[in-house]
Amino acid sequence: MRENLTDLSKHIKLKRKQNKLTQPELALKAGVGLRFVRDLEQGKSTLRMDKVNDVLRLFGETLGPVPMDRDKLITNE
Amino acid sequence: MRENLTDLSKHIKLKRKQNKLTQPELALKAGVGLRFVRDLEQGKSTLRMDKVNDVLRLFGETLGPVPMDRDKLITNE
DNA sequence: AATTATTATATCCAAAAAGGTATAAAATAT
DNA sequence: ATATTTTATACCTTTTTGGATATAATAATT
Repeated sequence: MRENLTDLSKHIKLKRKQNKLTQPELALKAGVGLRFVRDLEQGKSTLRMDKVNDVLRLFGETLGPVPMDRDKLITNE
Repeated sequence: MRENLTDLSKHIKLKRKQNKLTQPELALKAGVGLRFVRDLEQGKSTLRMDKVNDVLRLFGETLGPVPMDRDKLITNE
């Protein structure tokens, strides 16, 4: 699959660890498939927003617009 | 379709207006379909993250985890 | 080192997203 | 009020996600 870890994927993995959960446990609690949790932590970019939110909700979070890192900003045109 | 407007959908619409763009123009610049922009602004929750990011990028933003509104928090089950 | 637990990769497939396009509705302008 | 621009809804097709499951690889524990 070869996906790069992202800020989001690392964030999720960290939160999961902090809550002492395994991937199967997280999947169960969030009501998503194990496959999904794995894709998420591997940084897959094409995931469905609602599923990601199902997971983030466990941590009191949700997906929202945040400013991009300046080093990734594309200047006009 | 009957989708509820969300914080994100309202945010996108506002940003688009601020940048004086129509939906077709935004779709073109973002490289997504017009249908997608419409679903996005109508608050469809099952959209793909990468496509949403294609749009947000135009505004120097990206999807990231943000704290949930406290009134939506589910207390520890 | 060997066993066990956890995580990563792969295949199959039903369900659904996204694009294109057409038309209706709503908003804006003249 | 009418015309024009913009936005919303609906249908159809193609592509892809996500779940389930099996197996391989890695990490952790004893």
